[in-house]
Amino acid sequence: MEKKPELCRVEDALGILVGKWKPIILLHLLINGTMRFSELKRHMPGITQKMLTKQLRELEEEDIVQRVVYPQVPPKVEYSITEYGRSLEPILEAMHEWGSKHTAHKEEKEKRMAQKEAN
Amino acid sequence: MEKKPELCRVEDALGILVGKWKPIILLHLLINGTMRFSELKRHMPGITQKMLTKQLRELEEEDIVQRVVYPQVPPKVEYSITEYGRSLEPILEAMHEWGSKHTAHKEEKEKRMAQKEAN
DNA sequence: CGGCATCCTTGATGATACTG
DNA sequence: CAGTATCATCAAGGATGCCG
Repeated sequence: MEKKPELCRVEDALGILVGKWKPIILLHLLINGTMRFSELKRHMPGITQKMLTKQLRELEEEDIVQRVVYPQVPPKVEYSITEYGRSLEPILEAMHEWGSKHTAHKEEKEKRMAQKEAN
Repeated sequence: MEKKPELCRVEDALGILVGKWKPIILLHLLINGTMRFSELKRHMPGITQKMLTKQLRELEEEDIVQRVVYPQVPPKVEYSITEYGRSLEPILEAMHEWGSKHTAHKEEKEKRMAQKEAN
């Protein structure tokens, strides 16, 4: 661990992952490989086109995802993770694992609280 | 990697780390061990008392940090990472490392862009 | 199909002042 | 010292409609 918090680069990674839908977008692309815009949208109930577009553009800007437009009618746009983007996978995995444990941790805690209530 | 993005727990970890100051607070506590409120504040130029209090309370709520109040005048409150909170360390470290590489990656990219401009 | 433009709501953060 | 309270600001996210 870096001994000078001022030089912390955690924010940089955080900045990439933050966004209500970014992690899930990345997971979909990691699992399915290349996906079309509409396909991606179909897998994410609740997301609006605007948000999906925006988050994808931001990820593209950071070279995490690649956007390929096929000049045809109707339009076809495919998204995929870049080689560089794959370097995020270990972090996503670590966070997922930690998150799973944390969910269990919270449930135990709530159980203890409820027990306390009963007394 | 979990094959069902719907079951993704990345957000849970993300939720803990997100907050303009949380990562840096955690880094300070990880490095220095126990710290007083004012000491923490002194190490983070720019943070307001309100924000520091709020973020610390949120971290406390999740059992990531421990808050110990000494009933005396003037008040003395010490913060430290919990055993549980330490389980976040690998993630912070991974993000820091990735962030450092990403910074380099972006600089290279900008250099290429500037080169292009020149032509 | 895959967007973009607009308008709007809300939560996160900040500035400032006051207090046990 | 370590907060709380109040007010102000601002960007993220959402709803909706139009377009090549």
